Amino acid sequence: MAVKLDEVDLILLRELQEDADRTNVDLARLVGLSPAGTLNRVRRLKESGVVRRITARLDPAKAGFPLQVYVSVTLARHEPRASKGFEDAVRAMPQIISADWVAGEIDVMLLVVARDVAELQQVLVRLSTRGAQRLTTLLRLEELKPASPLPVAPR
Amino acid sequence: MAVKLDEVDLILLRELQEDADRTNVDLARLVGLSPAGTLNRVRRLKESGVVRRITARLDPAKAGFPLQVYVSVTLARHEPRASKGFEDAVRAMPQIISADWVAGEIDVMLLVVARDVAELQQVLVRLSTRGAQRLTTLLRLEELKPASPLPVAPR
DNA sequence: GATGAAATAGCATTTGC
DNA sequence: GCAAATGCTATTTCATC
Repeated sequence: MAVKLDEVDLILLRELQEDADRTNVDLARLVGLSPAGTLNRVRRLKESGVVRRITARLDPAKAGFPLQVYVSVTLARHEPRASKGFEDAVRAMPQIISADWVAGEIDVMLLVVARDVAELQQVLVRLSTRGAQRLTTLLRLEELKPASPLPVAPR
Repeated sequence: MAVKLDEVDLILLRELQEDADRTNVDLARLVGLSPAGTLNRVRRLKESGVVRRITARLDPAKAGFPLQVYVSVTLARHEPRASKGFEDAVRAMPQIISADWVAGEIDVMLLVVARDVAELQQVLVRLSTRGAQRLTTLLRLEELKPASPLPVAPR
């Protein structure tokens, strides 16, 4: 599953995770390769899927979503059909920013954003009616450590 | 807190969250503005802090981190001094990809990556010795819904 | 098999409107 | 916000180690 990465790849990954808003020439200087070589490396990293995408990360509050909550979900039933219905509901709700199946005390962990309490409640209600048996809501108060790059450096 | 955003800003934010790996000219065509105008808009979005940064998002497993876990933490003590020590420990551990103070059943929600079980355990032990009273670990099994853009479109 | 250097086309960015 | 202009950059090609 893991892709083979040499030293230069690791530096590129580190830098691109930190700040992808740079010219290829800057990157080239950074890693000590020619622009052409750097371009090839980066293309390969994208094609191999190690780099999934380049995206803008927003400040949720400034973008109009002052409420951010972790929602942990226990499903009422675990048959594939029930799960499928729940999955569809999750994917259809734009306020759900990410969702993962997990192993542990609960079944699914969600990250939900909302413009106000009413919108949040709407999401929670819909989850309840689409297969969630128990919902636990954790209101995000403050960032302790911001979204950080994967520590791809050699150990 | 929220920044004033008009229709064009919202389109730009939507597109940049989806794929920031495009030329300014492409973006301009997309929103129907001149390249210069588009550049100004994007610059303003970055300066205002709505756009925090442009980053590469990696596939954790392909980047060498097959283990990803949510770790919920209850602190042993809640005095500022104890919290500070815990915060420092969290910020110092590169395997902790993000961390948020939350309100609810627990105090802090972490996202942790590791190359193997030993590395994960090392993180958990360190958290325990730095103020965590109770740790609950949720192993991420499978992505139900991938990291998605904030739904900034007008309602 | 990947890198570097050179060349071209296209882009980012500025200025004046 | 637009249009035009300039200086750089992305990207290709080809030679090279």
